[in-house]
Amino acid sequence: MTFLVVDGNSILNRAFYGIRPLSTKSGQPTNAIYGFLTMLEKIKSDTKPDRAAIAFDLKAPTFRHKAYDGYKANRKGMPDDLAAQLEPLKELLTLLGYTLVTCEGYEADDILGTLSKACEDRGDTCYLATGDRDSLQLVSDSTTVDLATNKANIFYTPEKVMEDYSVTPAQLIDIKAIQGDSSDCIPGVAGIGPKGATELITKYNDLDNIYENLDNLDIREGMRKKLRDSRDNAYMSRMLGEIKRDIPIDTDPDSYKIEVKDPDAAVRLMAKLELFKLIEKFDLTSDKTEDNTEVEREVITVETADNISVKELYFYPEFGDGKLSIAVAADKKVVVIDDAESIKKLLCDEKIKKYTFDSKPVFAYADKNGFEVKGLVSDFLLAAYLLQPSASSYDLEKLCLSYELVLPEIDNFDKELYKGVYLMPKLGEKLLSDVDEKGMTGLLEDIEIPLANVLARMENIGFSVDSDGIRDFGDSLSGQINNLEQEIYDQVGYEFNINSPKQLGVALFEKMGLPAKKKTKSGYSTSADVLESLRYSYPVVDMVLSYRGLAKLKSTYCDGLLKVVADDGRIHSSFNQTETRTGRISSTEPNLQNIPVRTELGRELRRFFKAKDGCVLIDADYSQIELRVLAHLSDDENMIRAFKNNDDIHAITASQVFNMPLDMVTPEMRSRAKAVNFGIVYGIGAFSLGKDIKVSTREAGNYIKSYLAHYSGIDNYMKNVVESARDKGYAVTMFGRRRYLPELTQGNFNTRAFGERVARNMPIQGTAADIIKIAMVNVDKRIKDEGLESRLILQVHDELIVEAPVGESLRVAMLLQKEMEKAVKLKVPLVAEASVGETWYEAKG
DNA sequence: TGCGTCACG
DNA sequence: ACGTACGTGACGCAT
Repeated sequence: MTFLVVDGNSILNRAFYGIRPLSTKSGQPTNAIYGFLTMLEKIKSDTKPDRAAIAFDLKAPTFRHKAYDGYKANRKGMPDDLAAQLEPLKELLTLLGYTLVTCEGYEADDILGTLSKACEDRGDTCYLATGDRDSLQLVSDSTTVDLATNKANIFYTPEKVMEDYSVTPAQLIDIKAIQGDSSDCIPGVAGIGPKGATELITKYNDLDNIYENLDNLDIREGMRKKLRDSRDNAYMSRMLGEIKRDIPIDTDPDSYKIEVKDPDAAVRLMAKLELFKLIEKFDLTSDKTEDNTEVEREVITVETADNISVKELYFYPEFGDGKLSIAVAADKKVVVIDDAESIKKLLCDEKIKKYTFDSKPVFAYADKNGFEVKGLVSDFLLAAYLLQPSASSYDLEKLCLSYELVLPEIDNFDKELYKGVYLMPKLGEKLLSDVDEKGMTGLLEDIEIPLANVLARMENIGFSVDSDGIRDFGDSLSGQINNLEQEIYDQVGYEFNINSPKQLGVALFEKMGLPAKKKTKSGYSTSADVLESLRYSYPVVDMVLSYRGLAKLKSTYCDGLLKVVADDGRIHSSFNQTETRTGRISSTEPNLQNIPVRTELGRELRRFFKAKDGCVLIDADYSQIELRVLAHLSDDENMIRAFKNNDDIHAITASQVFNMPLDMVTPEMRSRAKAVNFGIVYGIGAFSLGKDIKVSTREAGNYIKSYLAHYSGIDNYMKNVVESARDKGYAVTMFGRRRYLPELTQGNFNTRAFGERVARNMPIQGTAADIIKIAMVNVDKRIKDEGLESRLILQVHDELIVEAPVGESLRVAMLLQKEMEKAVKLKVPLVAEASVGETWYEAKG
């Protein structure tokens, strides 16, 4: 029989420090639980035990403390975030069928010792899983220690112990008795460390032998004196360090069978802890959940919706081949409707209040089919996003589980659909009341849901491009790339893949012997800032940088964009509304929010983004929206005054930071001040600012100091905003959008510092995102209300692009600018500038 | 799949 | 004493 004993506290500790912080939406930390169970699964699959025990410490003190009060006095209590995970973990382990073992007055170590001893006596195989090397003393022919380290699990057999420590497992006790262990307050022999202790024991076997023959040992006199002086301490240390193997616990193997008694309860608890990956890993599929709801279970399919008369409709949309079918829970029945006319009728009926999960494709469907959705009052996907903007995905079934809604078991042909729609009313009620309680109803109803409609229409209409132009441009790039490639090979002396950072690193820093400045995990860094510093001294570096720039344009933009041009000659990007933690939207397949603009060659690409025949593009962007938001949020009088005067904010900042009159500010100073303004918005550090503008950290620090002294409102704000985020647990925008920041209470310095920067940045970036969303909704509404044919086609964070018939262009340019500027009223004016052109290149300022 | 790199605001 | 600015997405390489 194979018996597994897990040192619960030790593995939990490893898990806690080894897994990045995770928490549920209510703030319950879960990273250690997740890590523990993942490690446990690994250990189980490695050792295949028939029986298992999980040992936990009870609170100190232990018997051994009485012998020596200092024992383990150095050990700090658990961090709160770890302590909070202990009880849920124990509960979960019990539900998963594990037997937990504790013993009053003893530690987990001693439980490992006693159970492994019992195995040895019975002739069973025993595995001890722990992260603590102290347990290696228990290793024997039948007992293997599975040591969890930061990297891998190491299996310690007697041979492996000998290999690593040159002694037998039992001798490890004597080594520790001599060397001591400061973390456990085991004194050992004063003045002898690990090296000396190991030497003594390998030579003289054990402590008794050493002391019995102390005067005759072949050692230096200093060593003999140290041993003699610390004799009592040495023996006491051995007692402290020796794990007990006969403590009063149940050693009957039949008490340690692994039997999952209540898988449903385990699933419910994992769901409550939002550990969905574990549910899959443990293969406890939710199919077994019981049906304890009172609603009639019936699925019918109807051809028309004539027989449905409801005031409220919860529907789940499904798309296939451009066709929409909707599943609705109504009148205690689930009805699947796939008839286009019925769907249209339901979606257009304003009197039917509709609730759905992911409205954007529904709006898109309506737009494609020439009708408008009316009476759509909520979207639970968007509600879930507002509640948990940092989640990686939003899955209807998982959301139900996390709200502890039980999925009914059915033997229906379309289980998943049925389950989801069945629970939608209940889930919706919980989500919406959560949103309301957190003050985000306005955000949901007035911004996000109307925006979903706008985004759907933007996706449908797309952006017209000149494919031939892109192809030609790409071909000309190819020519230049090939030339550079050959020249680089000539310089280096052999052919290699320049696109491989690894091979490039070898070529530059080994073959050519250039000075390497930075290293990455996998070799030399070849990033632009490293190469930039070498480009003027080494022609080959200059070529590599040019090559990189051209290759990027070719692969990502020319080839990448051509791949996604649709049959209508337009590019239909997807605008994701639930992706970013700050409230921005993102753009994928392709990403139209990162089309080059900063270099002239890259900017050329924008010439191929054009208005269709008879139309022009109108591009309007906000001027300094983030700094204006900062001025508003911080109420800083100097910055507010600057914006009210419509001053050049970077120049004003320069005159403040460098303490000189405005007309003495040089372009160099203005550019540095601009970097400081950016830095402030990002949560600033002197080191990075200095690196950015190529001044010393000290000098950068002085700029920041001077900045905050002159903008004292911002100084105050930055301090308060972090404190407030720490108190509340989240950062928040002007419109109540939240981002939860468990990082702020983390012990790890870097993690916490990151949380603080985010706490400073999110309200700014997020409020700016809120504002442009409002502008988009208003622009779209006015275009519609005024019967214009112009269409919003793209948003790039602080920029909106409209495709407008030539005849509408002036009117829409005005409309666009005005709606952007009056989207919200701040303590400073919001300024947007619009310009018109045939192509994006021309229309952009 | 993760990493390094680089495009944008 | 720590490591070093916020938010994204796509590509190519190496594992």
